[in-house]
Amino acid sequence: MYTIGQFARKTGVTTRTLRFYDQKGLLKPSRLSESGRRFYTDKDLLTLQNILVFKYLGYSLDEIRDMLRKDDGRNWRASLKRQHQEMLKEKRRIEKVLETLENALALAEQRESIDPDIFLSVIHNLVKEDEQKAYLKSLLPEDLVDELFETSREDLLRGGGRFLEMLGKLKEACRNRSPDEEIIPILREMMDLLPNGLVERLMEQSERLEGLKFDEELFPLPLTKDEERWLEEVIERNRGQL
Amino acid sequence: MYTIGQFARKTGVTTRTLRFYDQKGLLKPSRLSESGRRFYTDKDLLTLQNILVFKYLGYSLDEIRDMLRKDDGRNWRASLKRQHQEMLKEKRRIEKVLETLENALALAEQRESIDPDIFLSVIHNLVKEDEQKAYLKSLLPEDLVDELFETSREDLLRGGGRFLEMLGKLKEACRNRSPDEEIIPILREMMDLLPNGLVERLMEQSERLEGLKFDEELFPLPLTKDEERWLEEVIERNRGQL
DNA sequence: GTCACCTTGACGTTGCGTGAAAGTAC
DNA sequence: CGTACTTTCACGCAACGTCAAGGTGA
Repeated sequence: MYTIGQFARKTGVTTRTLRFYDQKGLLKPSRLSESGRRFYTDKDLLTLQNILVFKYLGYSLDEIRDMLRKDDGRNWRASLKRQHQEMLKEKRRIEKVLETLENALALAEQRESIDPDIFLSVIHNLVKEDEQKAYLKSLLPEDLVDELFETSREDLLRGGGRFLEMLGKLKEACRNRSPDEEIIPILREMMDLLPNGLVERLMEQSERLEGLKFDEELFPLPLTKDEERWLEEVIERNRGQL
Repeated sequence: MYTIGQFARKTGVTTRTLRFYDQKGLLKPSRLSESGRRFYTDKDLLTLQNILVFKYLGYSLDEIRDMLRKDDGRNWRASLKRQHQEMLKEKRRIEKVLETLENALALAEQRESIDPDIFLSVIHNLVKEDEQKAYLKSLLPEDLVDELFETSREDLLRGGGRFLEMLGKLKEACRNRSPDEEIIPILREMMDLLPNGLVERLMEQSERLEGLKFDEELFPLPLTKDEERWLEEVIERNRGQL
């Protein structure tokens, strides 16, 4: 027979939690004094440990109440399987986040200071990578898409994000509406950073490229709509030189 | 220029969320009409996407507000590293839970129906396994402890939990205060399940075993204190036959 | 009577969902 | 003038933490 305080110290949970479990119907104390004080027994200790085990496994208190009540252990198998699936999904989600964080860190390590807009745009692209790939592969040859992404990943991890740097300059230039002769070298350098043949292979697919819609949700660029239109005109004017 | 509804449809978040972000100071709409209506621009779209990226990476809204405000991207490295550590911890936690769930499932698959108390006791032991190992190794030879745990794991995964079954019978017998001649065969079978030599090696350590305290928090048995004491007496009385 | 412990009640947390009641724009 | 959209309350969720004000027991 323990008072709520003794029981709490014994089990490592707080008295608040015990009262909360009482109120929720998860763990009613074995005895109540006539003045309303709660008294717990060793039986309650087992029940509490069961609750804590299920909590550890990721169940909600409502689910735990149901499992301890009507299910006497025979129907747990299905529930455990569901829970296992849930945790697997959660694990995969976390692994994706970790991968993204690692790419972002690799980028941040290599450059002293980086334009936040560019940086976030990159992370966004990392997050949406799978979707982007799927979309692009619906229009372009699969190996070309893979090569594109691999190149960009390479630039991030080992190229110090040179491509990004140029993107930053391009953004600056667009914001200032710089003259064509400043824009063109930047564009040239960006194209030079792409491996030999990739640009050509992209050009071969030019009519398919027309069909591409660069949805800004899927492909967020750090340029505003206006800047984008302006840049397109610049490219159009200087198509021969690129 | 978008109304809140248009902006919500465009970005996939709800109007409630946008108002909430406004209130929290995360994303103030670029313009407010004199009647108080919110109007968002493409600049807000970028901000919102940044918010969503940070949310994806596991940051709280308060953290995001701070990062977007005072940090202009230069001090993100440290924060990203912390976040990476956090997510790694979370991943490891989930992996432990998954491991536990898989063991529990392996057990549940092999047996038709299982005593919930025993079952939960097993899971509890799986959860506390690392702590138990550390404690036991402070008193017993390391390889002996490892072998013990491996044996128990083996019994769970491939032995169909025979050891557990006997534990269930033992519990029944203890509850009924069965005569010694019913208890002894159960104990014998349990010892037979342990691989050759293990029992002997345990016995060699008998004086150290005396020092062991089977804290019920660390080693939850499905027996009550009374039953435990009673069982100890039975064992004492029949020490010769075991 | 003191003092430690107990009781209930109620609000705070996080990130919104889900109304309700009332105002506004096309 | 309708009606689709907007506004500001304001309560609800999970799982408790954290007071506050008062009751109980050795």
